[in-house]
Amino acid sequence: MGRAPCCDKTAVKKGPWSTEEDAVLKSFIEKHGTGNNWISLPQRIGIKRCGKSCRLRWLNYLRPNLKHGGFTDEEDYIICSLYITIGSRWSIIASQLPGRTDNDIKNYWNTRLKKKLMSKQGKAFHQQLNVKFERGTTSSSSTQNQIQMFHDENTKSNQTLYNQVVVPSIPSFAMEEQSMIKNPILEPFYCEPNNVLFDLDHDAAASSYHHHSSSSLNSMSSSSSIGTNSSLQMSHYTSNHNDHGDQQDMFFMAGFENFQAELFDEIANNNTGEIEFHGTEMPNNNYLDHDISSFIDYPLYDNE
DNA sequence: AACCGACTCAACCGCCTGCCT
DNA sequence: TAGGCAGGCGGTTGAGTCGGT
Repeated sequence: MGRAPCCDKTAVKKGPWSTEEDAVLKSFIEKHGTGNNWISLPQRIGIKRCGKSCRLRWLNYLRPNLKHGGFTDEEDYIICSLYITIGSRWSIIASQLPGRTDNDIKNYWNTRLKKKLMSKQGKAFHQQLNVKFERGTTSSSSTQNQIQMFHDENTKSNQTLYNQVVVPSIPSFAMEEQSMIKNPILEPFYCEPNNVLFDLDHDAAASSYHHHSSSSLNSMSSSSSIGTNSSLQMSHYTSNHNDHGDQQDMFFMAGFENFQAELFDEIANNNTGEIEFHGTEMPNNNYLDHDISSFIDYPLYDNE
């Protein structure tokens, strides 16, 4: 038995809003406010719409000072950083971008930004961002050394794709969220085409404790194309817990979201230290370019 | 010109949360 | 404390548009 609907679905209009409806809603709210009751609002102003629909129309389209389209590099950076930090919590992300709605950001992420980051062009994009934003401002010197070593290794081996590393640079406004979910900082200290090893650490400002264990991710791509809808890929995850020696296998749809969730789980369960990725199963030659990079191709630092 | 697939984004759906009684 | 309700939210849908053939 489902939940009772918020309104009589048969008696309300659906679909795109007309300019007349917009005008009525906008004019009323500007004069009287919402009265803290969206459900009764349509009746009060005489339009056949669901209260929730009115709320959405106001918040996403009619309210003042909204910006549509034309996201700047700074906004891109904030969205990316926060997405990496807190995941798809669009309302929180939107709260950091004045004039943007959660819906706009969600659409922008799903249709453009995600692809931008996952494409080869994302590399240039990363570089652009790093010109604008100070590199690795919260990185420790040891991290920088690791990054340098990492860079040197990859320069030698000509694996330029893997020159992209994750830098622990997260906007300060996300600190509360970070501490709540114990956001990890990823410090890659070893990388080769089919093996990326991260050091997990907490944000130093939030916590200083470490955990000790390791796990491995064996990712098996079910798709060979990145840049369409293939951010979701069937992957095989194997977790080897050093402390107990037990092993866990599971399959999941892996995009970065899953990767992130797994990391958080690792930390929440006191399993930190190292996380290792192995590209051990390669259905085709595109595998490495795509699947591994889909994990490490996120923020936002390029040593070149 | 017609067709078709990809893309965009406004809008909807349904679940979750928190407030009120 | 429990139940009902409205608000808030993220995921998803589908109509409209665009670009390629």
